[in-house]
Amino acid sequence: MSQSLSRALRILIELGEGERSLDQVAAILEVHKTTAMRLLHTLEADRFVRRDDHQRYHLGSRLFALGTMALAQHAIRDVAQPHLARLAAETGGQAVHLAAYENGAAIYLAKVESTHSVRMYSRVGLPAALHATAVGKVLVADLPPGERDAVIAGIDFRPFTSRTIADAAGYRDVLARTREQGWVEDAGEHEDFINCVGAPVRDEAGRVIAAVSVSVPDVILPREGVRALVPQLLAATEAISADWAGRSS
Amino acid sequence: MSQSLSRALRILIELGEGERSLDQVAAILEVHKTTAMRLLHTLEADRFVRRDDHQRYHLGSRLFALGTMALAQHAIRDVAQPHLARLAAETGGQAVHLAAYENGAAIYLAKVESTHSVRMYSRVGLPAALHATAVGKVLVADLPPGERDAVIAGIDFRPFTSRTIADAAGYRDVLARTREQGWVEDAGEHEDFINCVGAPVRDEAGRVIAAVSVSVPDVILPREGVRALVPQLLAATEAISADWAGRSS
DNA sequence: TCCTTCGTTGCGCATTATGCAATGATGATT
DNA sequence: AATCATCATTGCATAATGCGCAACGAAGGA
Repeated sequence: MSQSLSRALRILIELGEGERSLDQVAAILEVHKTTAMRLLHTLEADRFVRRDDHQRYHLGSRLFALGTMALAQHAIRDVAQPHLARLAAETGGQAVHLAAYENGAAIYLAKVESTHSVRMYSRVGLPAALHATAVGKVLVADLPPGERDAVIAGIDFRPFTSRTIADAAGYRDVLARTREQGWVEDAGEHEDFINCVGAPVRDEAGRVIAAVSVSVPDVILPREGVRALVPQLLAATEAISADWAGRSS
Repeated sequence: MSQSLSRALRILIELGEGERSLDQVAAILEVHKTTAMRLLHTLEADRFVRRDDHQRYHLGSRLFALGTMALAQHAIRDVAQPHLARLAAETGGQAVHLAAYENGAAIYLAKVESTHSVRMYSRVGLPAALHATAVGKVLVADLPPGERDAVIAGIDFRPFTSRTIADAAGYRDVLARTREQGWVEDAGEHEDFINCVGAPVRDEAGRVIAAVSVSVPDVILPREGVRALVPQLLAATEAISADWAGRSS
């Protein structure tokens, strides 16, 4: 659509990985140095990128401000935060995530870190795999049928573990079950030995606006134990939905 | 430099203020609807903006991720954080800021909120007034003379309060004194009844790489009381400088 | 059901971004 | 300290790309 703009956005995404020199940027974009430089200068003028003493480019400070403002604009996050913290505490310090559907992807909006020192690869702002996470399934399950088909058609059913759902047919079955029971499991489908349960947050009209999940490593609690957390998970999502409905007061 | 890119960046900055419709965006940029739409679509494709059900545009989730990554790339922030928290605690729960010079501006990199419920207008990522804040003075004071002159020439000596420094000559005097004594005051120059003291953080070569300030409302502590916090402030900045010098280990 | 409002698409024009080649600055190496 | 090498920067000609116009389509309200 807008060539120079998409190139500039690719620069920002690339700089998210780490610092780059002008030549590196030009090589990545496959354009002439001059072109890369003009884009970088424009970005720099508005503090979207920053140049250090050694002519390396970094993400600029404007992105701090926009980042926090973008988070603030997702009002559901503020409503959910206390409930997420409570859910994490009630389930014995497990990792809790909040995610929302945006533009064909499930995006993590908030995260409560596990008190156990097991690290998971997830980060606020990054997308969650739609076919291999509890929040992904919950969010896709409630999409309008037309959009749901489009999204499913676009999924790359790449296996993360031996249990990852491998095709669209199996995925549709799971989505149907998710809608019926109001929650869903992820039994080591994204990371081996990590089981999750997820459930939807709904607005006044009953539409799914976000998803919450609890993730537990096998060594802490076996799969059946994780399933036993579902009542607490549902209590949390229903509380968030209720707070959301009554938020204008 | 790059017209379409600067327009797109203006869109992002504008959306930081709140949601906008397509027509509003076009009006702000003073371009045709079509032009605004193409920019917005490009931004949306990479999740820099998000469209809600009512066709309003918001900042997108990619900015969360970039925002946190941008912060992570300012390594000084991680080094300073524990010292800032300790300084805040030692001074009785005052507001503490960390700022760095970037592209002609002083940018807040971290903030420890005051435990008193006095709110100050500052936010991580936003620029601090160079002539009316302690961190602004500290950072400009140590700039190479050439760049310093250019920056001073660009300052709009707009008064915030009756005590705000009003011209370049007075500002230069204060900068000289700042260099001599190694710290500086802001006596109600930015907000009435709020006094601050600020001091520099230096790298191995002695160059100023950041500034730390403590801000105290008059009702909590009078101006002389704030000046008495300088030893603790200097202890903190020196500790940060030392940690920074030995960080590679 | 009609009307209004707002987003979307196709198209021709020219403004704007691009690549090239030469210049200037910076830093490393001997 | 001097030379070389590397890398950023500038001017300029070309055409590709982004632009505005006008007509179409969709959605929401009266």
